[in-house]
Amino acid sequence: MNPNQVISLPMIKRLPLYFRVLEKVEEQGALTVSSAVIAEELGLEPVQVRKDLAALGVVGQPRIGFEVSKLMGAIRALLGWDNSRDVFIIGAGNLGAALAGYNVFKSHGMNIVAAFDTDPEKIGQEIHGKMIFDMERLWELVHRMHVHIGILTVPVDAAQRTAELMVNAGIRAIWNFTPVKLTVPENIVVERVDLLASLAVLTRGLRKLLDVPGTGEAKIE
Amino acid sequence: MNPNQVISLPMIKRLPLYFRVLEKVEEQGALTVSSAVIAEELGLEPVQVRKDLAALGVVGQPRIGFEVSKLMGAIRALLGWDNSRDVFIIGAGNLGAALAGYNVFKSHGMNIVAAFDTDPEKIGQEIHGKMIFDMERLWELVHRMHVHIGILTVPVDAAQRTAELMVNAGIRAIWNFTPVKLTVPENIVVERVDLLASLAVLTRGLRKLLDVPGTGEAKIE
DNA sequence: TAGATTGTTAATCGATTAACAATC
DNA sequence: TAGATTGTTAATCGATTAACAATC
Repeated sequence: MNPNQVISLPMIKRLPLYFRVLEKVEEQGALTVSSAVIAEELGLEPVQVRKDLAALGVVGQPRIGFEVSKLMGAIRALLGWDNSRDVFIIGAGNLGAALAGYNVFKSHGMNIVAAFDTDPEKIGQEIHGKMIFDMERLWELVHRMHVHIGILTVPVDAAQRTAELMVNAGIRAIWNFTPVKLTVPENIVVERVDLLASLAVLTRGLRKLLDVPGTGEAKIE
Repeated sequence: MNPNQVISLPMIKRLPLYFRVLEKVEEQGALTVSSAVIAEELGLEPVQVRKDLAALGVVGQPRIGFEVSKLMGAIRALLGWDNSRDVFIIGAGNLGAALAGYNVFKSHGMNIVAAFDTDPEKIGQEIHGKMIFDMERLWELVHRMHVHIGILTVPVDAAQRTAELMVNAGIRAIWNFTPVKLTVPENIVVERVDLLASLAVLTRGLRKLLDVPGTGEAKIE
């Protein structure tokens, strides 16, 4: 990996997309791939792909391209997909249960091992084979199992309060699925999945489409 | 609304955050709010907030600030939260079921009215009070109910194929929860919730935190 | 060698931020 | 009036894209 190259956030977000393309290319039996092919597949510019791959530390060969396996290995390493991390789900409601059963995460470095809730009805039950524990036991289990990541899927009103419990229990990274901007200490990482922002973009796109038909302004993902 | 001002995508994504702050401010009984207060709450620069609010078409008063109700009305109008749209869920699995039961959407312009699936076991059942129909009936019900938006929550392998079915059925906007970059005609809007990208950002942040402790590089959301 | 593709430097573009004038 | 806050123009910043040299 080239340590001089800065790895930007937009780039980090593109890496999973590259990886998917590489899987596809690999399935088709190719050993190498050019930046043009990856770019085409994702609607990006080949230069951007080359820059990103350079930042990954993978060098290509003129006239040949990049080694698929090298690229996949580099992405896996950078995103930590090569060594799985144990994760807790905090809030065993609909969304929490859905994420507990979402097998895509497993192959992407995230191993959901248990869930927590305050509802006595839920405590002791299982969701998708994962035990639901009492929130009271979060500190104990965070320490016993050395878990650093928590997925926050509690109702809006409980979000900030629960985040604080997580921090106190020793959780260092919160994947926040609530529509709340959490206030946390400086040394805690929070990444929010902003469904309302995404919905806003969708609605905006649709409105443009319906208001001004035929202008072709629609975003092709 | 100021039609000369361009409304950028980053701005669209900030609007739901502003709205949340405004709700909070309103609860506290304030009739006006300054850009500084909103910015502080969200960790933004006051200038940016003022620019965004200007683009919304709301004018403030020096020394006083902006009228909370006006701001909320303008955001609601711009994001289409004032008139609810009927929406279908395509794929009644875990995630689909979770989203069907997620009541936050209802107050944000999105009214989930039914789900579709191909699994005979599921067809005819209900999830959170929403009927699950046979995918075969999608065309019929899209037309009968004038639905434009579909939430795609099928398994990865079925994603592209199902998206095509949706387009053929008359769906114009796809909220894509699968990790697949869909290929769709030009006049179809696709907005993807990229969980793997978000996960990548989280993992990256955590790794920085654990590798270089005490540098305080953690992102404060 | 010729030509395709990489890799890098410079230009562009868009969004954010700084500076400051306008206003109540 | 003085001072706080808005609104706007210019500067900065970062990411993307263009141009082109390097390389196999």
